[in-house]
Amino acid sequence: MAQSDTKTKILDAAERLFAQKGFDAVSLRNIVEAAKVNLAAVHYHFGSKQALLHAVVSRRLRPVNEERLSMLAEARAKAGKRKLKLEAVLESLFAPVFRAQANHKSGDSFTRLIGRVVFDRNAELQKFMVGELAQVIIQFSRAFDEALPGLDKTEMDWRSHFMAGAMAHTLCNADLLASFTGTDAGAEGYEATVQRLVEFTAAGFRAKVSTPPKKQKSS
Amino acid sequence: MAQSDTKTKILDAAERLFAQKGFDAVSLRNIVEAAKVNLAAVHYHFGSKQALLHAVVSRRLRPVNEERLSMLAEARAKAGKRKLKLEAVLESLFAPVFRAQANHKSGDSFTRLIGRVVFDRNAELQKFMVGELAQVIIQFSRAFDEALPGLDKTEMDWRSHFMAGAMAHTLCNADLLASFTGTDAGAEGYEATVQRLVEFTAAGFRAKVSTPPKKQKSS
DNA sequence: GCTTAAATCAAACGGCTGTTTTAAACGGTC
DNA sequence: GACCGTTTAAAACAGCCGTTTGATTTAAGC
Repeated sequence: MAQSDTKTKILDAAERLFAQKGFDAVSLRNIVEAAKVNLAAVHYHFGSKQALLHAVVSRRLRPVNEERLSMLAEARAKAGKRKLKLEAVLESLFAPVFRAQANHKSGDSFTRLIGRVVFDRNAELQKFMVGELAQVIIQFSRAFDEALPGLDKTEMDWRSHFMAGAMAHTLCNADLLASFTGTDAGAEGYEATVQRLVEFTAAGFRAKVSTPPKKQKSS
Repeated sequence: MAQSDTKTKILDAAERLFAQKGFDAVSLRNIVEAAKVNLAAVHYHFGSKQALLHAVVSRRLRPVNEERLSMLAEARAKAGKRKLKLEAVLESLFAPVFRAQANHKSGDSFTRLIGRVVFDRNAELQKFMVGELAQVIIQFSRAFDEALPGLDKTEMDWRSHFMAGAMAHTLCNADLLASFTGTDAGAEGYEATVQRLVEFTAAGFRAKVSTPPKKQKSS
């Protein structure tokens, strides 16, 4: 059996199962049974269960992040001397991940897994994610600052956090939402999802900032 | 040893550990060690690990939901014949949970756990949560409809979902966010958090709805 | 103080876990 | 076909898991 087959089978099965039940609730035996491979193959190819998780996440997330950065660069080129549009920044952030799901026959496992990652407190995974997301965080932070030049840093941090939650929750439940609202979860439905998310979050970012409450520490 | 002490010790330890690492990654032996009680006590008092999780969640969430409904009723009484204010509805939903955390010496375990619940795909827990949240969902759905009479049902569903994500992510990370942004996570800090969240989500709910994309299924 | 119920305890049950080990099979090259 | 590196396979290791069991202790009521 060719290497790529076994390895890919494991990654596919792990992606599906981790997305469904979470890392800790899925054993290697569950995965190899679903993948129809031998238990020792996991250690041979990936080294450990934790490393398998990283591999599962990064094989999907890296191309997504590359596309995010690429879309952002295009948005910059398009804006030229004018200010970056907030909607373009948000779309650059959201569209690649939702589009990747629509283009994968694995269905919603991918988005669900990526959405779960945002909330996962597995310390090893978070450490790993810092590396994976470093460039995205740097570039998009700049872009948000440019698109929203008047927004205070503290407000920016909070609102970015709200936005991340809205995005991740949607990633986790794209399948449920689509069926519940009778919208199309397929190739064209992701565009509607992205558009809705952009509208909601853009408005949130632009919301009027009320006066800060008392006793705020200096940052 | 008095019953309430052992039971409470288990609940406190479980709450902290489940919040930190998640249900599946925490064993009963971890919990009883942290609680300094005997392993069999879990089954004596709660019946199973799953039932313990339900108990942990509901002991905090029930009072929160009661307060939510109470605050909402007050907002209705205050509005009288006028339309319910969206901000009041949102605040009724968010403030009780953030306030409960501020009032508990358990610190952020409580909010983190409640936030995690929103994203947890543990089927038993989700079934349990349907019962716990039934009244809140009914009453707040009505309230949102009243406060946003022009918003299409599909858009309402999507935006409610984005809002839930933003709230849950904030609950999961209230500790990190507060320290990162240099804001006070204590008794007065929660009000600022709630205010920020209300501003962001209210603006999102009120965002202009663009024309729906093609090929939308009829609901 | 006695009886009964409640609560706690330690050990065990039956099963599962990630990881390791060693041998065999496979595939490519000469 | 022999050799070598890669890959797969089965078994085992050492440990952990949730749950159960039966004995003992504690608390409550009379």
